Amino acid sequence: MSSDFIREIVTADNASGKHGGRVATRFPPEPNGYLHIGHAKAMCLNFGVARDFSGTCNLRFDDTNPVKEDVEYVESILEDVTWLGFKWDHDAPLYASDYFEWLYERAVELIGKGLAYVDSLTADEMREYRGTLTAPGKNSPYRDRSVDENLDLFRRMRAGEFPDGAQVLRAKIDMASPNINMRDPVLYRIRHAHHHRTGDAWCIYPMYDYAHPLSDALEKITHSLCTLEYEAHRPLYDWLIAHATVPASPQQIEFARLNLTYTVMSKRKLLQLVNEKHVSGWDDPRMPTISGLRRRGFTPEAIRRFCDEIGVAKRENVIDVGLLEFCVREDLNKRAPRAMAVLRPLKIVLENYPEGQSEAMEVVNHPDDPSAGTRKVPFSREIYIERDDFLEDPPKKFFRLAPGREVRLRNAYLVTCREAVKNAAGEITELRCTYDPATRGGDAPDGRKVKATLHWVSAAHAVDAEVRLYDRLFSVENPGAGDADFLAQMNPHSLERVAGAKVEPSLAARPAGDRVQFERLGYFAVDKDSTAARPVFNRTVTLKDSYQVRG
RNA sequence: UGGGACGUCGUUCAACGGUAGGACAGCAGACUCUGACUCUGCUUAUUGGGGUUCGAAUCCCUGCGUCCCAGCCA
Repeated sequence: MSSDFIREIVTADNASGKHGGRVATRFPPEPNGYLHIGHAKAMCLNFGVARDFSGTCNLRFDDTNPVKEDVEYVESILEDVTWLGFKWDHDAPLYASDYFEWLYERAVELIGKGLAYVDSLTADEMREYRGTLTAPGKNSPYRDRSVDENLDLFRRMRAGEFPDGAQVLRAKIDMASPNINMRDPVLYRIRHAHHHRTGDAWCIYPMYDYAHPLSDALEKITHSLCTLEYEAHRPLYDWLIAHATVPASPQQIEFARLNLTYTVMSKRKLLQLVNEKHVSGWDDPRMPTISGLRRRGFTPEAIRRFCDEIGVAKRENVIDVGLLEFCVREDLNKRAPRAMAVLRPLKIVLENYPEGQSEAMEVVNHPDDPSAGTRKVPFSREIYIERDDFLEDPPKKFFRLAPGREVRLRNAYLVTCREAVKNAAGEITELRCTYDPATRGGDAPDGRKVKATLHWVSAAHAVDAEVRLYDRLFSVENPGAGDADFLAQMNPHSLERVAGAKVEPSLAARPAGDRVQFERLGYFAVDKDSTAARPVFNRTVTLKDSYQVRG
């Protein structure tokens, strides 16, 4: 079992009997956007801790801000959590909005205890009264309203007697606190807005700082794991747990969120990319969203493995996106069947191969997994190879095809290049080659070695396909750093559509989401835009390539 | 300049007073019908300065650096 400082705390708490040996966590997304790889880290932690300690983990939507939330997001989150392989406790997911009535009663309780009051300051005035980081705030003139008056005002807030922003409910703590979050934080605000679950039942909505600790307590969460930016909110979290009547005392523990090189992770920026159409949607394969990674061809296992590798700590971190790529490669190498596809075709004519003849080569589907079986791949007189695999005037370390040179066509024959045919513009249009009939299957009976093995597709049998090559969405390591405009730092080459790819027949009519390795090129996944007549493949990730001379 | 947190190979996680270790990346080699995979080897780190101790990444003091907080967002 992987360990980290949080699991150490849980272990210690279990040893001391702090929560009666019980472990309960929760994953609390706000349905205001799609989940991304950073959420995957949080899920692996929360569901993982629950699993490791035989505890429970709730999925709870933190749906306390109706103006930003939507059922579309709820549905996508449910799908992503499930796809990643996590199962929440309770049959149905939980919603903070289901607790609105109870939360309201807790607010009434706090008012009754003289610990909360209705403030009539405007937002601007409140900001002034709050003071600054270095100067204390001052009390609102409404701070000392009587309990009865506060109760009446709060009831009328709920009843809809005031417009948005006219009143707020505030905790009465300390306007001089060095922690700004403790300077009478807002607990409830008025929003005459339609909520995606409660409809128009409410026009006051609890703030995160109020709803979160109380919801945790209601669900008897033992360890409330959240990211570092909530550290300064913990005193308020504890204050609410201490002063409201709640059935449990959860403990908030903060860890560092995930950052990835060459990507943005903030929901605000991801939303902007989608809204302004810089990407095709939340599930654009270049997005760090779970749905984007899924469409790109990532597996849940690869993502979970990645989360294991990066660990959990309190120090701010920026993970090399190369580690994510390593994790998919490693997983896909084991499970993806192999096939041949030519992205940029260059025709070869085998002069000594009989015209009109073809044969079916028996090819293994996975070199390391015999159970994957074999398939027949058609071979004929005219075939396509990759344009990159031929050079008329090859440099020193170029092992592939060149005039007069012999290479192997994978699983087929050894062929020798006799001539490069050019058009009037001097461009190579096709290669004239000969094959050695004695090398069927790719083995030379005389034991001679060739340095290169090329992938190929029979021209007559090839299926036309579109292949989408993805690269990092941003061209700088830390987009938006400093005063930089992250949009200006987008990589103009993050998507390259290859329209004229030729793929072997077995690659036609594969279901969307199917993953395959195109030999020597990389891992690809069938896109949802794919049709039987015209398959579309997304490149998940390239194969590692130690040939560096290409430039 | 108030408060809170964090500083260990290029990146990241570990070492919990007793040999600074792993992963990724990088480099070199072996193998190979994928320049993939696999295998072998190598390079590189404790934020500075004091102190405590037989012994400090770890404890104490003091600098320095980075991040978070002044939403009726989460």
